[in-house]
Amino acid sequence: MQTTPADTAHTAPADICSAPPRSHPRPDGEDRYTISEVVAFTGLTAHTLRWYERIGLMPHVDRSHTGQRRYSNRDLDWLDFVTKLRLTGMPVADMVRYAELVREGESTYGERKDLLESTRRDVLTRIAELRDTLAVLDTKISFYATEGITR
Amino acid sequence: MQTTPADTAHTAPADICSAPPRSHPRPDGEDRYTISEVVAFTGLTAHTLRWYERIGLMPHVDRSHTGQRRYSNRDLDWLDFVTKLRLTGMPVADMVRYAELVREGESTYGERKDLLESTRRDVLTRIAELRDTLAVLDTKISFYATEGITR
DNA sequence: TATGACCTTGGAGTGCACTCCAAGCAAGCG
DNA sequence: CGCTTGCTTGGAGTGCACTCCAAGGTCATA
Repeated sequence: MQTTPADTAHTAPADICSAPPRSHPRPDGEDRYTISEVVAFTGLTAHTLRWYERIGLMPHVDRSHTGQRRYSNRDLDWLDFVTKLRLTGMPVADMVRYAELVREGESTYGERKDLLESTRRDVLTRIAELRDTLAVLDTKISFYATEGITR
Repeated sequence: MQTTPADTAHTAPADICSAPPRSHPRPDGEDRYTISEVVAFTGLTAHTLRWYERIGLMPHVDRSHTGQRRYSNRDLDWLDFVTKLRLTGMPVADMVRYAELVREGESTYGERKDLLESTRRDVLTRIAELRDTLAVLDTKISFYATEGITR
């Protein structure tokens, strides 16, 4: 689960690395959120959260003494990141691969970097495609605007 | 199959509107492409081309006397546009709706414009999201880069 | 004219990413 | 204690966008 003892005032978990400037709903120590709280925070459904866990996309969510899920601030950060990756169009299988690398520890830094750089290139390509499409849309919209007026 | 400059003058068709500056494989008059030619031009599969037609996403593809499809330059333009819409993430159902509006004629200019403007907003949103993700990726990549070196 | 590559159809199958279900246990409140 | 709402599970179902299949007809070339 945890790859580094690095209990460094929490703010720099090597698992998650370079934590986002996101503020958490509750401070560390009281971060034992139920699944429905996480649903409210992330916008994901409970189904999806359980499914993410089942397919290995979550780094081992803690449980209450009766077996109910208790999510941490770190889990929330991870879900934020996963959500970002999701909207790049990255397949879930690739995100699972990344999660595996995280579980394997620091020795996979290189491979993780490669994966992220490849994703970065994809994002750049996608942005370029979207820009291109935007130009086409603008042309057509202005056509409809002028024709709609002149007729 | 060379991309001949082609006399793009070819009367701006109201169906397609604001023709793209694309050059066609063959000039108008000789534009009766088989499905496999269109596969080569567009990168779509023959299956997908037939499926597009079945669901009403194509504006009536011409047929040879024996019933085989013969695509025109105009069909190619339409497919180009559809492909652009596709990569904005627009659902096929919405593209079919647009195709229906085109079939209904000039009276639907307003609605077509609305649809395209809504798509335009979606594209802008998506670009913003991707930029956001890019920032996260860059932070992580540079983390891996420096940590990968210093350890 | 024969051969083989290409084209036709309706309908069934695939892969992805969820999404839902049933049956049962858990938690908080009056 | 009973009630309601919430959480658990494995497995089945859904919706989208293709993707493929079988069985047969067509076309170009030798």
